[in-house]
Amino acid sequence: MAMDQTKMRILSAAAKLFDIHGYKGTSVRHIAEEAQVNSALISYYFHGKQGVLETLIASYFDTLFRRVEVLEEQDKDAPLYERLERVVQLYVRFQCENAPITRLIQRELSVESMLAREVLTLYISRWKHGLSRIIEMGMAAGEFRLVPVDRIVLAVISQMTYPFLQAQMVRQVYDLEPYSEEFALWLQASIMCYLRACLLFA
Amino acid sequence: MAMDQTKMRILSAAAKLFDIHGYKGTSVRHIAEEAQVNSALISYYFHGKQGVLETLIASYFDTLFRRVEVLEEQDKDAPLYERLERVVQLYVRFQCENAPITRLIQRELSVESMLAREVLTLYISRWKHGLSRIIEMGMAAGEFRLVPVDRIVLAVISQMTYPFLQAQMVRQVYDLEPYSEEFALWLQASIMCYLRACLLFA
DNA sequence: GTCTATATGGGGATAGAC
DNA sequence: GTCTATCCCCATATAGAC
Repeated sequence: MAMDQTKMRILSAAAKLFDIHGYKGTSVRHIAEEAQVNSALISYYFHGKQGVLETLIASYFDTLFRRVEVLEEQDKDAPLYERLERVVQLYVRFQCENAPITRLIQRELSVESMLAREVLTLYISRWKHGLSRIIEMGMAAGEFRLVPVDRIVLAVISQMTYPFLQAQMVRQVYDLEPYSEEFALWLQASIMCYLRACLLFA
Repeated sequence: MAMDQTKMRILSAAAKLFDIHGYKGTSVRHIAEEAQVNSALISYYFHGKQGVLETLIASYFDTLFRRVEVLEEQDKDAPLYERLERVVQLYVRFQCENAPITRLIQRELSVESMLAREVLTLYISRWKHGLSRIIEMGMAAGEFRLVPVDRIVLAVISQMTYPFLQAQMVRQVYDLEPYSEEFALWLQASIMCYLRACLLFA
């Protein structure tokens, strides 16, 4: 079997199992079985289970930030409210399209570990920055009201992330399907409603 | 040592370690060491590690719901917006006062397990119901606008829970202290602002 | 109720053959 | 690159002494 294909099989099996059972709740044997691959190959390609997780996380954020850059290039002259809307749309859709990895990252982020701290400083702060920069520019341009930016951003990220982390809850208790296009559209609309109420002048 | 004291020591050591390292990331030996108690006593009193977790979860929600009942008894004739405000305040403060257990429950809820499903049906649906009932009554009374209740409630619970789950993120990336009184007050105010925008007539 | 000692299983990783 | 076999560690849980 081609090397790339083997690596891909391992990555998608791991993503699936980490998502369902958690990182600690998944064994390399189980990953190997799901990927129909010899378990020694996981150490061979990824230097162990943690390497698989790190690879998944890195490629998730690399893809996300590449898309954000493309969008910012496109939108650089648009009104700031529109730019904000587009960035929110991108984040929501991306999380929805990559729902399993979103959930596993958010879960592992909540345990105190070296990895979590690194992800926070490398990726999450940049993610937050993508939103807060636009709000700050809007405030400077007089387009938005003067607000405590960090706190608004936290509220937005809470709303756009929690439902994907608690996908089971959303399905079982709220009778909504968090992976559906329809849900992504509603979530985006709901967040923009919040942002309008916070930022725009009456 | 008195039996009750031993049980308490085990429970608080477990809460602390589950919070920091996750359920799977914590061993009974580690709990016993932290509690300064013989490790066999964990099986003796709680029928194993899972029993400790179940006890923590049950007592968390039992306390919460007892407080909600007291509040509802007090407030049963108040205007619905005020009742909503008080319930939100109660939930936020409770989560803040019990931040470690809040985080561990929310994290374990995101893995697919029997326990998670039971917690969802036993406790989380009731928790959600506490909020949605008030909104529905307010709509029926003409005090609130007609809105999709479940989705509003989901947005509220996202905002009031995510920051406690991602306490590290809040501290490291947002420079806020999620366990502080000040944070609880702000969070509550922020959520009420959202609810006003959604529910009240202009 | 508390302890020691141990049974039993599973985990991750790797050496070395192919 | 891939496989088998195995090493070694750590986990949970319990039997039985005190």
